[in-house]
Formats: sequence, C-alpha cells, structure tokens
Amino acid sequence: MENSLHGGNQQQPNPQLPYLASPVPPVGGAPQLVSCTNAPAAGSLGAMSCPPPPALVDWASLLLPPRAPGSLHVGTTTTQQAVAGAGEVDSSGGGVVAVAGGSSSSTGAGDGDKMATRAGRKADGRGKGKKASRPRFAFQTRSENDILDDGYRWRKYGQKAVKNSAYPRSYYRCTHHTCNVKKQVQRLARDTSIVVTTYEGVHNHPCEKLMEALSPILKQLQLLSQLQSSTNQLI
DNA sequence: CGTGTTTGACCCGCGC
DNA sequence: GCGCGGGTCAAACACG
Repeated sequence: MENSLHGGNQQQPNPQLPYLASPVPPVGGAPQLVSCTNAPAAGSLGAMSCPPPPALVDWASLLLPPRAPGSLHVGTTTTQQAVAGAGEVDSSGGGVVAVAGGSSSSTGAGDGDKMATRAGRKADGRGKGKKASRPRFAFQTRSENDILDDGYRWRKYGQKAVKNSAYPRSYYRCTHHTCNVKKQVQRLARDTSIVVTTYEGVHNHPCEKLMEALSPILKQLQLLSQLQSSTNQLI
C-alpha cells in the first residue's frame, strides 16, 4: 500500500523547511534522553551525528537551518514550550540516554513494492534486503510511554518478540504517503524504564505537529515585520 | 467508512 | 543444508 516512493525519499531535508531529520525528539513530555547513537552503516552521514547527552535539548533549534554538522544545541530554551505544546504533553520527566547504533540493515528493497501474494514475495526478495544503507539512528529515552510523540504520525506494522527480552519490539512506519521512514521501539530488558527508539531514514516532509504549533508564531512574526516596515516608512 | 492496531504467517540472512 | 532470529506483509479486527 504505501509507497511507490522509492528513490527520492532519502534526501537531506530541505534547509528551507523545518524538516526534522530523524531522530526526532519527543515533542510531548520531554522524556529523558538517556543516550543516542547514530548508526551510519557506511559511516557517512555526518549530519546525523549523535547529540551529546544533554540535560535539556533545544529541540526547536533543530528547526533552524543547518548549523555545524551534527551539532545539536543543548540548553534550556523557552521555545521548547511552544514545541512541547504541539503534542500532548505528558509529564513524565525526562533525560536522554544514548544507544549503540545498529548496522543498517533493513531494506528498502521491498519497501515500496506491494507485490501482493505471498508467492510473489519469494521472487523479489523483500523482507530483509540488506545493503540499502539508510541512515539509522537510535536513542534511548526514559519514559513510561513506549510511544514518544515526536510530532509525526506513525502506523504500526508489526510487533515481534525478541530474544533476551521480555518486551516485544514494535515496528512503525511514517504514515505520510511519500515518506519511507521507519522506527523500531523496544523497551530495554535490563532497565525497563528505558525505551530504545531506532529511526531509520529521514523524513522528507515537515513535521505536522510542529508546523501546527509554529503557525501562530509565524503569523506573529509576519505581523511584527509588517509593523516594523510601516514604522520605518513613517520615520 | 477511513484509519490504525493486532497477529500469524512468510521470507531472508546468518551462523553452525 | 538446517534452524534460528529478525523484519515485513496483509487479513481481520477495533475504533472514532
């Protein structure tokens, strides 16, 4: 069902737009980021570097045009409130942990083809077509909720019990029709309060909730600039 | 009715 | 070659 999108969906985000490269921080709830790791299969992707373990991450800064590759602003911010307002705010506090990066594995190969029958599957080797080195990015959050509200809409397409873990791993795919980003969510066996989220791919569309949350601010900015220009004329 | 979740089956890579 | 583990599909189901 989904995509015939192949081919073009992994470009870097358009700097003009507030795209968020994954991993996308949780919008609501500010769960603690315990750790994070990018898993550049090929070691490329400087832009995907992992942020330092911050006390507070200025997620809003991610909306700004790219700064130094891999840099992630850390610190308190007031805009964070606005961003947080975009999603349901959950009051589980947060901190960030970091994760070990995985090797890029999954496919992409079969991603878009919906060949239908099970018989058909055999032919095109979907499942795990390896080697499609998509950017993968994992981070751990300390949160009660498995699902972090990162502003994007996700559809769950699978759940699997994994070895050495009492908790199943859930598979999600971005519901945006042109977006091929996936994420895996799993709770750590050792510390069940930590949720490991692995993003795979880069969103090629704006974050809906962020845009929604930012639109009033943008309007205000427009008004302000108009006001300023008219005052300038008077002077 | 559209959208999202659940769940069993299937496929594939990898290690032995 | 075989079995295991992980990733995905798609039908059935639930929900607003």
